[in-house]
Amino acid sequence: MATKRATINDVASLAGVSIATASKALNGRQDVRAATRERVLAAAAQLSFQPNALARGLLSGQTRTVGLLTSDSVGRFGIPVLLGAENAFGAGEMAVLLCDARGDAIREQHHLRALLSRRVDGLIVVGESTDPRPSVSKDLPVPVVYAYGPSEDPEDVSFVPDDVGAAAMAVNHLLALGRRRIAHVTGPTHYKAARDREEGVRLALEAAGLPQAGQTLSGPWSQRWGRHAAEMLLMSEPEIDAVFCGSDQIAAGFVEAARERGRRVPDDIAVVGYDNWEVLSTETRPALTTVDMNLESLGRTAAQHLFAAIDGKATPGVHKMPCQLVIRDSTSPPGIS
Amino acid sequence: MATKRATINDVASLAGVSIATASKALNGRQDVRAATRERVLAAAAQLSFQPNALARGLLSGQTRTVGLLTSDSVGRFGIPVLLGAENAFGAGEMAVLLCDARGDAIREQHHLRALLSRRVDGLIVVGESTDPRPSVSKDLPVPVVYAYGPSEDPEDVSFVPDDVGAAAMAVNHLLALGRRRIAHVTGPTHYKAARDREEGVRLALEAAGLPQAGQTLSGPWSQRWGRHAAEMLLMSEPEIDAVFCGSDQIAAGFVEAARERGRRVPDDIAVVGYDNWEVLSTETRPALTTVDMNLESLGRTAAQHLFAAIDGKATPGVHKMPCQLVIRDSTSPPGIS
DNA sequence: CTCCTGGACTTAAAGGTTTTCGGAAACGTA
DNA sequence: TACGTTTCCGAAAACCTTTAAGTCCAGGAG
Repeated sequence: MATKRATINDVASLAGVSIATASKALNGRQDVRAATRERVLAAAAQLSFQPNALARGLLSGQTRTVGLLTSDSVGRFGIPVLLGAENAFGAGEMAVLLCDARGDAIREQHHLRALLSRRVDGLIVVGESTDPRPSVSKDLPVPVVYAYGPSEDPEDVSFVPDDVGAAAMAVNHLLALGRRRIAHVTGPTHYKAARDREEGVRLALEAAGLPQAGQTLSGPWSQRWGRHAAEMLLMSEPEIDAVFCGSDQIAAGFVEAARERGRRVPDDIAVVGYDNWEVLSTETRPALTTVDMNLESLGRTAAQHLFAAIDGKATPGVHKMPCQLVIRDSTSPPGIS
Repeated sequence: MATKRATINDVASLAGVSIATASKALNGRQDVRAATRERVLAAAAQLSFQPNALARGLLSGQTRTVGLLTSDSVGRFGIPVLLGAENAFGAGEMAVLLCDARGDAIREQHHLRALLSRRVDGLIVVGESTDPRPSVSKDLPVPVVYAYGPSEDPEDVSFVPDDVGAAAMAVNHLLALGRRRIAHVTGPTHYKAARDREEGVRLALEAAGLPQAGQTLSGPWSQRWGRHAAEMLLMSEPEIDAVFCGSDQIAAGFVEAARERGRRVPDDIAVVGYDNWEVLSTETRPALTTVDMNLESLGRTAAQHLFAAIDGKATPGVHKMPCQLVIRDSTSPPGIS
């Protein structure tokens, strides 16, 4: 804890110039003699002067601060987006004001007001699922970008992972390995993510002219459900040779149960997970081939588009960001692993 | 995107009073007639007036904002602390400015300057491990509280989990179950966390007058190492009846390998993990008894003490926060599970 | 000598809010 | 009427910085 903070006034006095000159010297403007500039900079350094961002913002109307409003307290999906955004901002001179509404609309409104009162230049809203959520952008004096969970309003700017495309990519990968009896185990159907991934599976199999092995099985996103689904599936569709799972947790459970029932992964059954949650995907045996939603990149992109929107170049619509298949041992061709 | 923001001037004009009166009415001060106050509030509501926090902060010298400086990009430990802090702040009217230095001292300095320039009222520094880290507090005009990773300077305020006590608690739990041949598998010894937990094990066993089963085994914090350690340990110390693991990942690996070698958990070997990382601890079979460091509570406490420090009531020193043993099936008494 | 140019610097205003102090009106009392 | 008190409201300063406009001076051209 040091003494009172120095203002530009102190710097100017110490350097023996007016505050206007001091300001110009500090901001690298031209009409200051080199010697004077030196004196000012030396004075500023000596007082360890930091310009007051409040005063600056008050004058310019720009705070170089954005609000990040998340509903996802547990943070599985919000955190990577947050980090991506923070990185995109941190590279410049932006700062992130973080608010967690914990899924409560009232609290969200409250945080929204607080952020506006702090005169943020823009807002990123991170959803807790890919289901569309009510827009907050109506009559807001700053631009808003939605990440992970899109806005219901198509005029807003949203960035979401391309779940349909990713699921199709996963199935195509299995098809390319020669698998023909592909099953699908996923999360609760009230999640748009689950429905989208099912749609992707359907499209890929249709394009290949193949039927799906059994019905899509829906349950919780958990490992426990993965085990349970494996038992059901190996009973009802014993001839399956591949499974696409809606999460790495489900996939990990599936692999475990399959192995206990004497099915080898990947030789007998190839398994693809979703999320690339590394604690699971790299530590299961075999390590999981899985879909990485590139959430950090999605967050970064959202931040960049927020910049653009702040500059008046908004890009309305729901933008689907490509996912990536991370290939590991659970889909190695037979005989390799 | 709406029109220009209303200022208190607009509110005053619309209500037909001066800005001074408007300010008093809005802030609930006494010397305003009830009817006048009504008019002002109605005008503010009509214009959806939000007081400009910049102007207010400029005047009062308080921004009601704190900086949260983390080095832990991956966020395993930082995130819960962050959430706890955010919750403690969010309850009031504080906001959190988030900065991630990604372990880079230069970047940290940069962020520090940016935060000070924004006139934060205080700072929370979240370490990436429990190893003491260089202080940033020297000659800072705002109070700083360290969470998870303490400052090297004992004059600073730090909150860390009580690893020694937690490890002793875990071992005592095993002793209470009647286990007498207790082994310890942990992470790399260059982590203070690993050394502290070893110390806790030693203290608890000494107090019970028992030797440790084998040497403490050090390796990565990973599941793979847990499996490897299990194989080594079951070979060299086949008579062990309990293991305390330095992480849930290690414990999960240990359980898996032990089961494959025909040892039943918990009947033959009781296992205790560390971190209570739920995706692992509740999904392994059996579910893991594990130490929960209460990081969210730690973050909340740090935030509360930051408030106190802002009010001039700092509490210097390294404060060890109690951990909690979450008891699950991996330490059930024989015959129960 | 005057006028003009350009460089180096200063003055003052602006941004939005809070707060202190003074003023005015209303009312009661001598 | 004169005066004191209370109640309500307004003027202005303060917070810190940036910037437009203005001042001053030296030096060159006419």
